[in-house]
Amino acid sequence: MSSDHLVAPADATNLPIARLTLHEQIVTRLRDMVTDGSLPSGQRINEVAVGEQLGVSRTPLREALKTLAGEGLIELVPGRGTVVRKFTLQGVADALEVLKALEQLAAHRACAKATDAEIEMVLNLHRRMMDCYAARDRLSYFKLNQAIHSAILEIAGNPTLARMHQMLQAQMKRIRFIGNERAEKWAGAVAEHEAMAAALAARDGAALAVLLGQHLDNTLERVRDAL
Amino acid sequence: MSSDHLVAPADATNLPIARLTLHEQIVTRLRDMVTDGSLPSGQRINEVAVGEQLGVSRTPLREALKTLAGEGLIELVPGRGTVVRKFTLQGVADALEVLKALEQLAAHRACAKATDAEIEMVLNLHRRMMDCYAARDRLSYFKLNQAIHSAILEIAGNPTLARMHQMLQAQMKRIRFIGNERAEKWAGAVAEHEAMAAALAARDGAALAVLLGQHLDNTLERVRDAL
DNA sequence: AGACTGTGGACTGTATGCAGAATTGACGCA
DNA sequence: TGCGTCAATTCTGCATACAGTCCACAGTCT
Repeated sequence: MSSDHLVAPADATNLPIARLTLHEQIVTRLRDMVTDGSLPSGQRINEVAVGEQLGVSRTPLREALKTLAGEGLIELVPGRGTVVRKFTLQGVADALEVLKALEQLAAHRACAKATDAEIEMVLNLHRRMMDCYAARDRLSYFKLNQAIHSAILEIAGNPTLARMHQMLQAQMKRIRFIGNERAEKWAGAVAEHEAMAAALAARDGAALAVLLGQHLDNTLERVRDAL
Repeated sequence: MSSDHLVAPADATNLPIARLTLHEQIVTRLRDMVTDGSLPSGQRINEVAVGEQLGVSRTPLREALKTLAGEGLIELVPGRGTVVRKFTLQGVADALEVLKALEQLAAHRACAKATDAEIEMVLNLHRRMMDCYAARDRLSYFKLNQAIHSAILEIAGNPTLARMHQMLQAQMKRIRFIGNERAEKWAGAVAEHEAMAAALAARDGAALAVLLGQHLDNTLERVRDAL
C-alpha cells in the first residue's frame, strides 16, 4: 500500500474533522426550518412528526428543542410542548436595540484591533455582496450580509460578544429575510452598507458605530410590515 | 360541611400554581451547584452520578445540560460529555465588557421610563443591602446586589435585554461570589453602589451608565486573583 | 338549548435499555 | 524505567417503552 494513503488528501484542511452529534445537526436543521418558514412562527411542534420528518428519534430532537429554547427561537410550554416563538413589533424593536448595543461595541473593538488582512476580508465580502445586489440575487446577498456582520463580530475578538450576537441574529434572521423584499428598502440598506464599509476601511470605530446604529434603526422600519 | 372548605386557605395566592417540569428544576439546581462550587469549574459531569444525586434519570438531566450549555455555563464535548466551563482572565474580561454594554443600555432606559414606585423599590433593595454590609452578611449582600442589577434590567422593560443579562450574570455569579472576599474590595464596591443609587434617584441615566461602567471595570480588578 | 362532566385518543415527560466510543489500567517491550 | 498497545470497563448517545397530562367530543343533566 503506498504511503500516499497516510497523508491528507488534497482538499482536506488541517482542522479537526467536525464531530457532529445528532443533537447538533438537528439544532441547525431546525434553525434553518424556522428561517425558511417551514416551521411557521406560532406553530406548535409535534415531536413525533418532526422526528419522523428528520429521521431521528424523539430523544435527540427534544434535546435540540431545549437548546433552541435557550437561544430564544422557540418557547417551551410545560405539558403542552414547544411552539415557534412569535414576534411582536415591540419584541423585534427590543431585540434590535440589544443588537445595536452589541454591534456598536464590536465596531469599536474591531476598528481598534483588526489587521489589514481582516479588513480586506470584510471589504471583499462587501464587494461580493454588492455584486449580488447588482444581480438582484436576494438569497446570496442576504447570506453575505449576515456574514459581514458576523465577521466584524469575529474580528472584535470577544467570544462572549460573538455568542450573544449570534443568538440575536438567529432570532432576527427570519424577519430580516422577509424584510428586504421591497426594492426601495433594499436600496436603502445597500447605501448604508457602503458607508459602513468606508468607515471600516478608515478604521473609524466611532463612525462605524454610528452608522451601524442607524442601519439597525432603519432595519426596524424596513421589517415593520413584515409582522 | 361548612363552605369554608371551598375558599382558599390563608396562605394561598391566587396565582396559577407553578408547574415546573423536572427539566426546569434540574436546570436551576445545576446552576446553583455551579455557583456554590459543588460542581467545580473544569469538572467533567458524570451523568449517572449526578442523576442519582438529584434522584432523576438521565433523560431530563441531559436536557437540562443542553439548556445550560446554551447559557454558556457548561460546555458540551461530543463523545465525551459535558464539563463545567472554565474561565480565563480574558474570558471574564470579555464577559464583563458585554455585561457593561447591556447594563449601560438598561441604565438609560430605566432612568427614562421608571415609575417613582419602581425607583423606590430599587432604593429599598439598596438600603437593605447596605444593612447587610454593615452586618458583614456577605451572602445576603451578594443576593441583594444581584437583585438590584436585575431590577434595573427589569425596569428597562426589554425582555430580550433582560434575558441576555441574566445569562451573563449567571456565568459571572461564581466568580463574583469569590471576588468580594477581601474587605477593602468589598468596601470599594459598596461605595460605587452608593453613587449608583444616587444617580438612579436623580434619574440621571448618563451618570448611572458611567458609574455602572466603572463598577464593572473595577469588578474585573476585584475578581482578578479569584482565578 | 346550554352548560357541565366523563371518556378516549394524542402527545408530552420521564425512565430504561442497548450499541458504540472513550478512558483506564495492565502488560509487554525497548 | 518509560512508552506503546490492547483489552476491560465506563460512559455517552440514541432509541424505545411507559406513564401522566392535555384536548376534543359526546353524553347527561338542568
